Amino acid sequence: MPVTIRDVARASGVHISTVSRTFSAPHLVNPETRVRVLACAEDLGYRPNRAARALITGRTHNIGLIIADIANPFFPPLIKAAESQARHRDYHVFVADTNEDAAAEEELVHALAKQVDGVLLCSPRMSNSLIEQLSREVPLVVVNRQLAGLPCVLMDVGQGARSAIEHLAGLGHREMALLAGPRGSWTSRELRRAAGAAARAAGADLTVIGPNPPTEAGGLAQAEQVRRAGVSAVLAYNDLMAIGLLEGLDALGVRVPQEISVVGVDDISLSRLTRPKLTTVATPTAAAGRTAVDMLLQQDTDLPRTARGGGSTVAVGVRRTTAQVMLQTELVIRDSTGPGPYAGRERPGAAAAGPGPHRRADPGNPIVAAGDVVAS
Amino acid sequence: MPVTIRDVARASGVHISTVSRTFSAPHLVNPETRVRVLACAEDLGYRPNRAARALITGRTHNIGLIIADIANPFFPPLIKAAESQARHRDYHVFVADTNEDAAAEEELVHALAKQVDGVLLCSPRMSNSLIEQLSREVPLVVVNRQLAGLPCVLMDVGQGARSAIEHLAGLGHREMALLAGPRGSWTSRELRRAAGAAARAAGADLTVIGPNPPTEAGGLAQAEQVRRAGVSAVLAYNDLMAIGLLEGLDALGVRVPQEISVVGVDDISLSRLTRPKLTTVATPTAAAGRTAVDMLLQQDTDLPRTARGGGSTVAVGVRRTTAQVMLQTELVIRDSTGPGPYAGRERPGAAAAGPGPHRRADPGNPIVAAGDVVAS
DNA sequence: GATCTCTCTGCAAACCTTTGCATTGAAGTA
DNA sequence: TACTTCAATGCAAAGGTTTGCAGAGAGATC
Repeated sequence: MPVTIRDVARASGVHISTVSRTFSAPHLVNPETRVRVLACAEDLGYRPNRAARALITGRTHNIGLIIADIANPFFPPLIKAAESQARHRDYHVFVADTNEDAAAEEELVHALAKQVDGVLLCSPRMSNSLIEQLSREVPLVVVNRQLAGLPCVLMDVGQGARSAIEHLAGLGHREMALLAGPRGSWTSRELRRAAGAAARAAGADLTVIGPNPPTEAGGLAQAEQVRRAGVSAVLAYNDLMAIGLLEGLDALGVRVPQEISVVGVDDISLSRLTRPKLTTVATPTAAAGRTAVDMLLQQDTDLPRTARGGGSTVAVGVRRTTAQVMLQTELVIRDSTGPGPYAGRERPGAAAAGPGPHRRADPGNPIVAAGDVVAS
Repeated sequence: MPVTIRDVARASGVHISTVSRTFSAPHLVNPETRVRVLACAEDLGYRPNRAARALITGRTHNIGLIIADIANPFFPPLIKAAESQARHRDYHVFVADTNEDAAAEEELVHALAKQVDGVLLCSPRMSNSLIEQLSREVPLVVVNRQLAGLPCVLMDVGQGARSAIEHLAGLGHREMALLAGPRGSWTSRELRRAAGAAARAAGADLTVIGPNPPTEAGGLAQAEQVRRAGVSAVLAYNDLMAIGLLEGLDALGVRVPQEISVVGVDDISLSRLTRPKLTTVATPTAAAGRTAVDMLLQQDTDLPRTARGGGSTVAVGVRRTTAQVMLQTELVIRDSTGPGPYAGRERPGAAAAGPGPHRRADPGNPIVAAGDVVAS
């Protein structure tokens, strides 16, 4: 029933190798033959069997996309962009969800390693050393985590946090809180580091609350804690938590932004839909997905995984590209931030007015922070 | 470099066929041998090459998941549930996004057909006849569309629409509008049919506005139209459109629910986060994902796609299961619906009080509407 | 002790494609 | 005409696994 290369060969009166070349090396076959073969293939509805092809070429033309939580609205735009980009380059994408579980991540990489040409690890929760170890098993590109020696796509949340803190300080806030994200999150650490430094520079205090699950429930659960902390502004690990916090504060009768200002991170689509609309640090998730796929495929074409005659050829001079790409973030000011208790008064230390919101760079136009080629 | 079955065979001193059986038919191999082989495999980090396995068995252990729009929050829970269910059964999931485009759907099914054991078509936009045609190429399970002769997973939006209309009528609304979904959507037609009938039964008028893109923008764009329609209640194709409508009405200064009541469909997570919180018809998306995968895999194990000796064996008695599963929906009443202009007055026709909100059946406990086995 | 049964293992073909090498035949050159 | 060159095609091996069949023992039965 399934039509194979042999059927096409028979129909068009040539050898199967000619049919094969018609698809994979068209310049090697006579134009007349080529059109005849293509016509027959079209007629019969022939599609090359990718499993057979993979078996001999060593490339599956599949990539794996490992996601902490598909239901977290941060990820769908990334998945969508990655899938689209991959498809343009004739790759298909396995999507797998780990439920924020480090062990599941590891198992998934193992399970996928043999049947994909590379894996995109998005916001991994496992340890750096484990990631490095796994990267020896299958080409890896990491999103939202910085690892020396591995290709990474990062969003400049540090800059985002700085902008957010400066925005809040400029509004007259001195007592701030950071609603931290999950343990093991690079973004959360980065946020904490940058926000802490920015707060210090602005003469403000920053209380860290967490770690917390990066969900609406995680934010909701800390509303009471936030109120008790006596702060007038909160920067949340992500929009989901910020929105949960908004809900929680609303339930406690705390008005936003009159009593407490709230800033999120990500700019997921619903952050425009809450009341008040959420001020947030927009992260270029779609661009990250596209870029990560590009880097993975680039890496993939670099190392010729030649299976043919594998026994004798020693893997010498295999090169790994370890470019790290940092994508710009942008503070989007909406209605969840307002004047703080020190509004109008002179701020101790730091410049008078913080810089305005950051303009995002051309979308999809990444800024390469570091790029080098290392022989391994 | 990649460790194959041959390496394991050598290490454990048995033939490769014994190693193979250790994994795919353990009962055929001596327990002692088995543990030794497993130990060696573990040691070497052996994972069977699924491409090679697929080549001979004819099963890839992959399934395709074709989604109209990953970024539409309706889908991620479905994707997540489907992926999880598939993985439990040792299947991996290709996810592909069609951007609501019928042509993309067709091309995607073709591209995937040869490298998956089956395809889940979620909320397809293409024609019934095309779906039927494609179903001869690869086992298909369709979600959110009813097709005779094909396995379908449906959500009872008809019942949902009825509940919603009765709820609105019970609140004293007589002039209602339906914000229709995209052309080609079975759900939209079904909604229209059921809502129309329910409105008639309740002595209310129903104006249909649309078709519209099933997005927030689609709802937003029709706010003016809705106001001009002079209705006091609107049922939207989905929550996203309802939320867009909420925004649009807010911008026009129309108060919800005081002036216009709004009901959505889906109960996506953000419908609890809008102000006012959205009244909506909850659809069991996760259960749908799980069920669809189960049906696909069931179908898959039914038809033995034996490749061995393919030339001579004629495909006789191939059976196709065409069970159709209908999942219950539930009206969730929140704050976007309120008393209408005829509140308190006696309603013409129909029973006095509509039934209360529907309780959802046990989650994941589908009600089989029709199940039969057809020889083809 | 011969025969039968049964469990376990090995052998080898098959799945579909790619690709290095060999072959063919025509065109170009001396 | 005899030779080289080159484009186009065919040949066959290889890739990693599964599986029908057959063979080798061991144990049971008479």
